Amino acid sequence: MVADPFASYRQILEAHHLRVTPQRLMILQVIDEGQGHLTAEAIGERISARFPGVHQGTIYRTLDALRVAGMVTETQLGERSAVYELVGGHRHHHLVCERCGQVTEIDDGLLAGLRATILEHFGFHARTDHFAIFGLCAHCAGLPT
Amino acid sequence: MVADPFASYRQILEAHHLRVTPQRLMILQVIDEGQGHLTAEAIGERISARFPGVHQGTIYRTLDALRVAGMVTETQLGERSAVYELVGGHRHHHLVCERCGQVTEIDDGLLAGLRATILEHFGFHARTDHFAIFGLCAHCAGLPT
DNA sequence: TTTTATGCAAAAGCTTTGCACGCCC
DNA sequence: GGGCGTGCAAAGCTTTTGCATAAAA
Repeated sequence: MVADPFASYRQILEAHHLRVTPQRLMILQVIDEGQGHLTAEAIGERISARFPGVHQGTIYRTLDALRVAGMVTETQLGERSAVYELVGGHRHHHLVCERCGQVTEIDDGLLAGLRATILEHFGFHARTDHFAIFGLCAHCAGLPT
Repeated sequence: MVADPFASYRQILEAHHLRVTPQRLMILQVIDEGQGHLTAEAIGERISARFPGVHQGTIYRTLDALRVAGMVTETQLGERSAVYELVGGHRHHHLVCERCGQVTEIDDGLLAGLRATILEHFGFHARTDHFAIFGLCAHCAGLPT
């Protein structure tokens, strides 16, 4: 979550040479609030709720522009649709339960060791911003198959 | 890769109480050959090349049936479309370069530590079958942004 | 004024689904 | 023979794209 609520979005856009529009400010705010858990569609819904008239196509184009500019990251959590997160926010990752869909955040520190290992063995720079790990949550793991 | 090329697929199907059809045998064979790197569409293409007439809808339905039966796993590698892999094959994971798309296999052993940590901290059973890690490969990491 | 973003709508791409026929058991 | 699987086609859903208009710089 960015500290200053609204002026900062403007600054972020300007810093990346993107035009400041009400739609973009709104989208950035919703992404920020979403903490990396919202899909493009969900972002659109939240925006419509408070500022009707923003077209979903605009959401997609804006998300793409923000991603290309390096302002947001895109992570595939489910089968369909990715979630978006502001770069510079609290760095965390997701444990996604494949049975009940529950999403748990885990701290980035837990993955530091793995990243180092992968870099050492393969020269591969694992993305540090947002990671999705699939499996079964504690509750579902105890249920019968 | 399953040792015995064709009879084993039949056995696998029967073991899961699924009917043995030419389409399913073909699909299993292609998944097996694909080593966990093929999408539903790619599987369809490979099958069409050697056995025209198999409908893509059948591919999707079969993949779903195999997945539900626990015979194959589904992993999201890119933004769109998942890849499929025979359960019981060589256990490995993928490093996916977000710039050039290169996919590198890594051995499951490297992830054992992380799995243990996650289980310990969250009681979350990270999927052991197929993991996708995004980032930049050695080559692309050296290129300018 | 010039450039870029938006709204609108159509199209595209992938996946799912209903139905009738045919094959597997 | 009974039930499941397949082909076919249509529908569904998410995402992309072309174009004219509107807004930002």
